[in-house]
Amino acid sequence: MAEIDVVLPDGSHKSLPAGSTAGDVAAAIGARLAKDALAARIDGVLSDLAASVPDGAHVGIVTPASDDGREILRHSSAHVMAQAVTRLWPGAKYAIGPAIENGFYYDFELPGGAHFTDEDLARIEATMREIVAEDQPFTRREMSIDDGLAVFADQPFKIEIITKVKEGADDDEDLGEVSAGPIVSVYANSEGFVDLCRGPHVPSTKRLGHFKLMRVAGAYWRGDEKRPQLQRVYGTAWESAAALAAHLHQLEEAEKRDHRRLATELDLLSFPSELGGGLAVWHPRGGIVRKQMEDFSRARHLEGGYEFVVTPHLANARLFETSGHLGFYKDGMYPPMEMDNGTYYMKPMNCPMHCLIFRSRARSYRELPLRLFELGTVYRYERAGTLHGLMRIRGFTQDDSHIYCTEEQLEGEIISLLGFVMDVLRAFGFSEFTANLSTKDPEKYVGSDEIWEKSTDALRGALERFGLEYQIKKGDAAFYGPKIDIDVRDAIGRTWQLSTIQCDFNHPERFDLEYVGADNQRHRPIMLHRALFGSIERFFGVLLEHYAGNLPTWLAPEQVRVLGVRNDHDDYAREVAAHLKETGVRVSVEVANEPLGARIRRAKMEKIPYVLVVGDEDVASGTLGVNARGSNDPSRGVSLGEFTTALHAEILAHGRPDAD
RNA sequence: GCCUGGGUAGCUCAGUCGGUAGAGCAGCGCAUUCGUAAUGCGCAGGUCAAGGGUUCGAAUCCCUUCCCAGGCUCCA
Repeated sequence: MAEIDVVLPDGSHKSLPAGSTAGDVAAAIGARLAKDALAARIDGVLSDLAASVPDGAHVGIVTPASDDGREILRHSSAHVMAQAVTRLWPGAKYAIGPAIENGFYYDFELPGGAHFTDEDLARIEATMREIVAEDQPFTRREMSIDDGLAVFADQPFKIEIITKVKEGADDDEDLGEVSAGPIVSVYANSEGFVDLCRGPHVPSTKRLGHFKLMRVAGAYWRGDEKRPQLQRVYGTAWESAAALAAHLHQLEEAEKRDHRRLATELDLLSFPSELGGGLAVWHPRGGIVRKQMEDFSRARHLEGGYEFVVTPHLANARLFETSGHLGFYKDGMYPPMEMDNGTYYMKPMNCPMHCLIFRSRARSYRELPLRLFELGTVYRYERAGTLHGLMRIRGFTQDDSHIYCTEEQLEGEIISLLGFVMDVLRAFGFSEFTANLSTKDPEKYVGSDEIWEKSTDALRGALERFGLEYQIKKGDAAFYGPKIDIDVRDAIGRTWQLSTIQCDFNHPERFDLEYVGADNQRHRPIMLHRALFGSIERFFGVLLEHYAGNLPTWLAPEQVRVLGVRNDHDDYAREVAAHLKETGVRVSVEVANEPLGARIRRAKMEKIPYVLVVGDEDVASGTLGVNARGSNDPSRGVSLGEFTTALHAEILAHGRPDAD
């Protein structure tokens, strides 16, 4: 009998009878693996266990607790969900249902334009569990495109995908749904349900089960808001009950550090509905944190050679016609105010005004790079459905700078900017950065190819010199130039896009900006836009979530609270507080009208970095009981001088690489 | 803007079949004086998001608007 030889991931070889499947390979390796196996990688390609293995193939068995395994579980769960929905709503049309991070979704169109409600989730989930219990095998079939069209005759979304494949107009997304080449593949997991799919899938529905449906949502067919809106159901799926529970637990933890919740609990800011959507008021405790952030930002910009400017919140429409904002972003701007001398708009950007400052007089090459900086408050009419706490807001303040430089200065300026950006972000407790380099959108851009290439090279060179990991986002640049965006990783592993460095060839042109060079000729400067925080509001929100509200001492609204054990210690408590306050510490006293435990608890819930408890012994010897945030082990008998010195050292140390 | 779900005291929430408003925490007052995460008692707190409609009667049913959440789309 003919034998084939397969290579396993560890480099060892196995001989099997010709015609063996990936499942047979798993069985040949071990009974336990065969039981665990979901799918296989054959020569790098994910395949069903039922797929036959060619001679000499490299074969890896995919088990549930792996990235490949989870992806397959999730994708198969999506099929089961579609099957459940078609059982519950006969005639439902199903569109696409991929695996996504942590789970899966599927888009549907229900008969009669019906919509899912939250209650439907439980019904769908129950039906999914029935399908899982039925132990239905997933079986793959390949067929011609025309046969595929016949199979899905009553499924218009599938027909559209197959037709596009037939016409050769398919894209990656379509390929994910079908298969490459002149055939389409379908998976049936029962007589009653067949879906267009490239696969692979788990061998049987009984291999699924650690899933939970999360929510229903509307989603446009093919992501196009001009096309029909479908009903999307999201679910999460995992390899084990424990992994599912861990995921759900993490969601709860993330909810606890939601900046909107913390902002209310810690009395930092609020969004009064009377103001209108997307507009916040900062309360004293939020305001003092913001002031710390702004002071720090200003100090660093001053050191960094920036010049401070101030510009108004609104401007005549002519300015935004010149800048092009009215042409490109009118819908995103607050509507016009008609005045007796013209039409005015709230500013959505600071750049046009900074350009006016540049243009206010003749500029020499000796002044370049000219770095204009402003904490500039802008207003953008974000669409109602897109608002999200501080993360997406209609009135916000950018730590905005525009740098005017020569072409020769560009690279050096970007390199120093990257260092500046990360240095400032580190001071706020972020240490993991990744970057995206967005390149020219060939459909939409201004400026010569040469300058695009040059500036893209300058951005790339700076990233590489920093050893900063980056991804290219092809075609993602603004129309006026390429950009670098910097993402940070937070304490629970989420990434947030914060800083941006953008080249701009458009504004200098539109505002006819010039400088006189050493050659006594007029030249056009290049303009860089950059923001470190992005917006102060958003950055503040990210900080709150990163620290779960436990802001580092230098930022904390209240740094120290002093508690006397009894009323007769209150005077000493006030003395301690007065001493700290004199040295610039934000401190308060809560007098002993309530039990100590209750006052400690309140201070802890307010996430105050240091709670000082003073009693008889402390009054007698000038000491403190120091209860630090996050510790359950207070130190007694610390001298006031010792505490003050350590506190100041901590406050001053932030942002220094050697601090800790 | 679109889809789904919401809006009740400062906060978190209950409120059944349509019969006129409830708790805990926070606040205020009094008592309590306590060594490291909740002392007791009392008081006050509401145009039930806003406006309109149905009804003898609306927090509850219907309509409109505003605001919020989760998605989609968008994000200079």
